[in-house]
Amino acid sequence: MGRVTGDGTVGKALEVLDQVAAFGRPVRFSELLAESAFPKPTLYRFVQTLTNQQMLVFDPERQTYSPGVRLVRLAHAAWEQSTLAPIARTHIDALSKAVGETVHLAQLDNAQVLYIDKRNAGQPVEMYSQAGKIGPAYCTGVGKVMLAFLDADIAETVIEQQSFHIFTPQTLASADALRAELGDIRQNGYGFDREEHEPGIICVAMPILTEKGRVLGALSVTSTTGRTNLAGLEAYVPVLRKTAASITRDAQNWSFPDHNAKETTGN
Amino acid sequence: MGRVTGDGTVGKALEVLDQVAAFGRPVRFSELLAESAFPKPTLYRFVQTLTNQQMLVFDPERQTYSPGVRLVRLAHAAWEQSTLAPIARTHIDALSKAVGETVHLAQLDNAQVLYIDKRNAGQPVEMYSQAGKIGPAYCTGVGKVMLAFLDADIAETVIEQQSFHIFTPQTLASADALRAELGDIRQNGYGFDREEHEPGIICVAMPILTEKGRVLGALSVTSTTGRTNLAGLEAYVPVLRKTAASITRDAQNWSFPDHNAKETTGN
DNA sequence: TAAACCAGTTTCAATATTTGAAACTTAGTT
DNA sequence: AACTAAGTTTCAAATATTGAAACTGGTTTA
Repeated sequence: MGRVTGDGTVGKALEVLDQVAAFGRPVRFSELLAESAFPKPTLYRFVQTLTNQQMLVFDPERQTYSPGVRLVRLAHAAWEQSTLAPIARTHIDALSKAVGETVHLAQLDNAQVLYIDKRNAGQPVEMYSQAGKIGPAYCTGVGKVMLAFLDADIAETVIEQQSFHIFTPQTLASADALRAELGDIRQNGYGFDREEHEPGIICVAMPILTEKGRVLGALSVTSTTGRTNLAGLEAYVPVLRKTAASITRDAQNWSFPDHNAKETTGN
Repeated sequence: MGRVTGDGTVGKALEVLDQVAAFGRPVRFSELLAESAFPKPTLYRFVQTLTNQQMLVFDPERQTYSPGVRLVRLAHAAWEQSTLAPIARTHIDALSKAVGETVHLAQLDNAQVLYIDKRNAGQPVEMYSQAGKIGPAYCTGVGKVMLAFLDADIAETVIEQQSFHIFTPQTLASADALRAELGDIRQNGYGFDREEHEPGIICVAMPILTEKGRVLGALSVTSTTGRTNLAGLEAYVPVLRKTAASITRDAQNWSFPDHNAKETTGN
């Protein structure tokens, strides 16, 4: 089964934390135990420790564990210090106002798309509720434009990690189909989501690169097939390009951790 | 002092994580070491482990550590599963639309206010708050209304943990002044922030309670002394009350972890 | 009513991990 | 070339983790 945690006790505890988070709902000890590689008392102590540390919360009534509020506090620091979001903020506000459609800001994280900010269509809803959500890279606009501008060898590693689950008839179903699409995106400088992830949902996406061409993240404007079409979205390309350029400029003296580094794959 | 970590290696590692987050900026190993209780190699290994685990990110150019993106992923699960935010969401949207001012949703977390959601006014007041951000309980509207409806013994514990730092001439400067204010709030059922935290910033706040009277969180409508005054904000009390009641109703069958529990103080 | 069952909890000796003083390696000064 | 500071590695001693087994308390089954 492979999955070796490493990093001693701390790594194992964090693995348990991930497991709880992955459930997506309050979870009983026995449910964790059923799918855990750890023996009962070991898992039990990890869960206790994490609860003590407020990384988990225990509901005594239902006897369930959920991810704890300490994570929300910590994540705020992470969001503010090591994502593009705080720098992109004002530019996204302006973009949102200009296009009147839902705007997303995303980064690449472990071969997946991590949404780090969002502006809803209609009234300006600013928060980080959707921020933190993850999505597939191979069938979202932001995911594809980021892959397209990654260094070839890193891109290849990421492509190999995609699931190619078919969400809609339009979903790209293979690595080869994706590679072809990425070539097109590199030529255009931007990309689309043609209902590849959710039926009726389409978007235009623009990569955010450093001056040297390193991928920092991506922007997108999302709409529905009921309201517009790809040609309609393409009209936003100039303002998207301008927004991405502004973010690049603001980001230039602000050195960033590289989230797409070459991951020590060995053991 | 007193601050005993406990919880073995995992607790110690999380203490280091907190330390990095508390810096509020990318931090060098030597800076951490300077204020750490751990010996050099021990701290070194913790930082390495946390970086491996993506709880920290290392910037090789500047040789600094920051909280890592894994926290953003995990926090999304925490926010969605163990805060009031997902339940309050639609009600806050409606409130925001109705009042046209900045709206906050907060919970109490370790004697501090934790903001868990926010809606900006049409003309955003640039101020100190965001989901995941923490603030003082004794000088914010949401903080005071939550304290006011806590069980007396728990409230007292929380009051004793307040710093009573003076932010403005209006800041309540002592536990006694706060206790008097909490009495008023209990009688009215709601409270104000009278420029106690930031000059020019005022708000009305309403607690969110369960049917049995347990404090779940608080709501507030914030504005500036330039745009309105306390009497003007008081006009929002009925809609705030209605919103809080709706959230209470939706929360009733959705059992919540108690964030204000009596904290096993003894080891 | 007893017996079986299950989820959660505790025990304790064997074992693996963590610990930190000291030494070493870089890279940057003087 | 000698000095300094930041970061990294070593290794035996000290300590914490581990998990089979046994225990508790509650619920279901016979």
